[in-house]
Amino acid sequence: MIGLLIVDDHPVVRDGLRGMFIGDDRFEVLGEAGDGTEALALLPAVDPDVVLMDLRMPGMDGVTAIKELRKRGSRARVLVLTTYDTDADVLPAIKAGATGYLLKDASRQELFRAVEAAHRGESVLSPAIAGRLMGTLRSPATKEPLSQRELEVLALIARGNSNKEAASRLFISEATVKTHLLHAYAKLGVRDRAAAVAVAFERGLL
Amino acid sequence: MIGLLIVDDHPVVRDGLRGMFIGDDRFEVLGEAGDGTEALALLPAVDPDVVLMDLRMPGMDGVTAIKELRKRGSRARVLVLTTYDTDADVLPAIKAGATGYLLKDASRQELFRAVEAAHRGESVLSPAIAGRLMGTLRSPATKEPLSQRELEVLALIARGNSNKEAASRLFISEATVKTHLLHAYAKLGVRDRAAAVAVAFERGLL
DNA sequence: TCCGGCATCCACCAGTTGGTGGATGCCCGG
DNA sequence: CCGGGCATCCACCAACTGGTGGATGCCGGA
Repeated sequence: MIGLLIVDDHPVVRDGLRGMFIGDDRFEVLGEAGDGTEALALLPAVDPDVVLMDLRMPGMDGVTAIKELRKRGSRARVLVLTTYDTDADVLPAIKAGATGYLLKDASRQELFRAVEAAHRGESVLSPAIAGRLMGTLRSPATKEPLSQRELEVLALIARGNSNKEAASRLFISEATVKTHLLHAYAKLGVRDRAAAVAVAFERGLL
Repeated sequence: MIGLLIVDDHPVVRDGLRGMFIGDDRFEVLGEAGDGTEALALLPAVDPDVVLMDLRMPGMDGVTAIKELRKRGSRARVLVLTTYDTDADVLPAIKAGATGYLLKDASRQELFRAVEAAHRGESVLSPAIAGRLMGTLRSPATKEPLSQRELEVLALIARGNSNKEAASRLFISEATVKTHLLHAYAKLGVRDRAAAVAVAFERGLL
């Protein structure tokens, strides 16, 4: 019997997941949370084997929650279950310590298999993500991943923010924004913001 | 008793929705579909009062399905239930004939109220969408297509060319490049090249 | 003929960007 | 402890960008 904690900001999704596992005696849903903070608060009480974790949630997001879980030395495995498959979403989650990464289009059977595999400590990736990661690994070393901060800055620039505006939004100086950008340009092999945005889109970073 | 048809490509979400309505005798889930085509095929057999429709689905998307429903003169009301609240998603759905538009973060009670209102033929909008529509009506969206030349210039900019370099490549003056760019910015509703590139990618122009 | 859309072009100027060459501090792993 | 990576920050400056307010010419349709 695998104990689960479901973390997702959408009530519909939480209900759907609970409903999926309820009729199967291999699994027991021990609790639910709407964001990372709630999940972490529930953790000691419910002590799940596997946490099904969404990434983009208001309040504490999934990556931060995974990091905190790891920091607390929790025994729970984290299976990310999300809509998003961009590198900007996948890599931070995997780096943070997720055991698996599934997209929400997974069938019930796929989901069950993934939970069991995650419980055994096996890595689980949806085929789409696996393909993407394999492509990334095959690519030349020029394809350094952008740091979290670099991605954040780039995302703001893509939304039309000037360096100054991005700085204001991130509560840092314009000089810092520029530094992150220049690092991103170097990693992406471009010379300016427009080209950086283009390459980021082509690589699924944005 | 309101008969429902649930249309969503995510099994989790379909299960979640079915689970939400199952315990309430005001509603009956008559069927489920993974995309527009399936939904339309089910329609005559199940004859729902309200269709809960996702928008972004592989195969036939929600907007197309709504249009087809209206074309067939179906009596069913369509309540859009989706994650996306951008104008690009909301407006086409409403224009296509959706009676309501809800986001997936709606609570169970909100959802039930919305279904009942939609059944009565009342328009339903989540507060976030209502606010956004009000804003849009105050400043109409500009979705003009870019001219061939504007696209050419934008493509070069996306490759990292400065205005000067793009001008050289196209055998025109830098002033002309700038004029095309400024026109493109206006049409895309952005203020700079980075944002223009982003929007162009999002619209499949690049 | 007139008008609108498109392409082309100019000048001026304030603001922004990218490059350069620094710097500090924190965290983590060897 | 040391080194690397990341985040943060500074100053200076040449080049570039975006905004503004013009302009001409061509083509097609009313």
